[in-house]
Amino acid sequence: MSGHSKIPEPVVERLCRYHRYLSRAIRQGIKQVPSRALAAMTGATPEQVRKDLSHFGAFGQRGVGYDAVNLRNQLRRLMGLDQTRRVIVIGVGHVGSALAGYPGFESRGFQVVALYDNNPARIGHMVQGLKVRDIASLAEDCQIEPVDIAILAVPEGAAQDVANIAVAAGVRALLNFAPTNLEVPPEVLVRSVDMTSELEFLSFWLAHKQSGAGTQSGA
Amino acid sequence: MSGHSKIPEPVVERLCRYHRYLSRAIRQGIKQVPSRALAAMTGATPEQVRKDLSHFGAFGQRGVGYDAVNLRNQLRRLMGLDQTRRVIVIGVGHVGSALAGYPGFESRGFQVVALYDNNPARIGHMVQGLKVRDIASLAEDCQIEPVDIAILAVPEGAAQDVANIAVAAGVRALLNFAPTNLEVPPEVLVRSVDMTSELEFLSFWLAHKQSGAGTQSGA
DNA sequence: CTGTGTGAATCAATTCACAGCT
DNA sequence: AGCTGTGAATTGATTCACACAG
Repeated sequence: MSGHSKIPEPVVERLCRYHRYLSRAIRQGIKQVPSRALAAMTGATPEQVRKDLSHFGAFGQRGVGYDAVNLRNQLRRLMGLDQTRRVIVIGVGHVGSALAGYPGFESRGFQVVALYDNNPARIGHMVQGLKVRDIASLAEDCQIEPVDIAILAVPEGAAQDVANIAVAAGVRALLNFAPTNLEVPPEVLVRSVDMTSELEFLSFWLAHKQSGAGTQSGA
Repeated sequence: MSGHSKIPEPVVERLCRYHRYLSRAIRQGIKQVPSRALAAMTGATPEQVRKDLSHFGAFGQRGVGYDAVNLRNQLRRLMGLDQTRRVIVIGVGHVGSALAGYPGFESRGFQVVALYDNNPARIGHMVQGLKVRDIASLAEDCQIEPVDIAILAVPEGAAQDVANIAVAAGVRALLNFAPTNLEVPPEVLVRSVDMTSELEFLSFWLAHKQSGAGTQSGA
């Protein structure tokens, strides 16, 4: 019931998936969704779906299931997806450029509002319709219009420095694509996407032929 | 000691990080590494480091710590990083192109040997020094030289079809960048990197100001 | 005295089982 | 009948505590 604190991390990760697959089901015209269907679509179990949702309230109708549109709206509100997030990308190499133009962002309320780099050869150029700005101007830019999330797509060695700059500028959520363990103050949240570690995980599994159900998660 | 099966997933994820930070320490000339140092570098606890390693054997010297080079070599062997992995990238849009040229791959034994797409406008073009091939030729290409890992960088709606093609061609490990839950036979392992879910996770946290230690993992 | 290796205890998450509503 | 919501039981992972080695 309607508690809001201390939600376990795996639960939040699954909520993201419920929300996405609900949206898809709604587009397909589905009106009622039982936990079994939601579970099958997201790789969870029906009990998990129900318990996850029960952290926030009782959204279903016994004997029937969940109203797809209503549940989607509840999830959208719960996850803060009803408000647009101002996102910046720091580091405009291959990965950063690709992220800046990633179509799944804008369509889900994550608005890429600025790109930053420290390389003079890149500053001032247009990438994905945005002008690359000097990382040195981040702090003052944020004073004018604050940034919700910074995506770090910089080389391994620069990641900690860049994180410090972003945190000093007031950004409280970072998505880090460098294979670096960032040190940040406790009021800042970091999520990391480490492509190399993912390949290494697969390598371990290939080396051990560990048959185990495939792990699928958001980063 | 020296068991090889049923290693918990979080352990493998941490092993990747131990290996990486050991390599870095070795480059800096460090010879002996206590579990405390390894833990501080990777965001784990010293007990975790020791227990994780104890799944595979006793590599340390009591009262001293671990020999950096020896432990790195042991980890490299355990994770199968001593053998080169043949990797392909399917989907050569912005994300796929960036991944094909990601410098962290080649340098760690992940050799990108081919790129595939289904878009005739892209097939035959050079991307990151490789010619883009027709996805339809994947199966026969794999018969000549098998592929260890396929990276899927295709749109959401195509991901399952492409996964099926890769699996049919004999690929047993997939790294999926589409926000889709792939259905694969049990002998195939899927890891997913979902950038949208990561942003949504951050959005949840911003909406709830859930103070909780930052989560950093290889997506 | 420092630091590893490891069983025991704690903490967290998943799964079970079932009461209650439609 | 079918399905949700939820305490209870179970499984799994982390942390503790300490014997042992240099």
